[in-house]
Amino acid sequence: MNTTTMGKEASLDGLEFDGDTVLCRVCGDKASGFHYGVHACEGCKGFFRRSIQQKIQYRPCLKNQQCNIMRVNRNRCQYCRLKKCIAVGMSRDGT
Amino acid sequence: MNTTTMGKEASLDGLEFDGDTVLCRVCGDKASGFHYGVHACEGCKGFFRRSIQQKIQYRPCLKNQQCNIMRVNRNRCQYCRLKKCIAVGMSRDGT
DNA sequence: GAACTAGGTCACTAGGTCAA
DNA sequence: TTGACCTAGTGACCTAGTTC
Repeated sequence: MNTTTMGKEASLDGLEFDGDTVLCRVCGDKASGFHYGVHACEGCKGFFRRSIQQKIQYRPCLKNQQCNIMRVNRNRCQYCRLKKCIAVGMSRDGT
Repeated sequence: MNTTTMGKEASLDGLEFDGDTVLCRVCGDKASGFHYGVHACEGCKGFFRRSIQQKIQYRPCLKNQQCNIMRVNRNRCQYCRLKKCIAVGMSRDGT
């Protein structure tokens, strides 16, 4: 998963700290805690919960299914957001 | 099923040891001791204690009341968890 | 004294709520 | 549909009491 995310300022993928704030592994927003197995923000927590509760099937990504999920655009593509949630390890059993 | 636990690691039902660790008879997690009459983990111990203290009536299982209780999903169905606690022999006076 | 467990504590999170 | 906020339930840890 978190393959060296090229320089940047530390990429959300590999990092979970920004100073002393824990960041959401999905979108990089401030994490509100450890949810479903990963540090996540309220938004991604709720999004993932809804996704598994209702077994939602999101409309496929219109681009290349590789949308870069960030706080500001996380609601742009549900398909890729859920994909990212799973990729970073979110699961019902908080594995 | 019972009987020969065929290879596997020996079904939680009949076994209490996994190597040299005693396992919780309810969920298979690591037991923290002998509680209410059976080897149980801190989680199931606390769950059972609360259940008998407050005489809680859990909402009936939405499935077939035969949920397979395991460490990762033990919080999924309280009804079946308590059922399992009783089934394996937990009781207030640690009979 | 050591070894043990019933019951208490409380930081933490899953899931619910509902205004936006 | 989202996500900030809320609450009830969970479980790791602690303490008091019991037994050897």
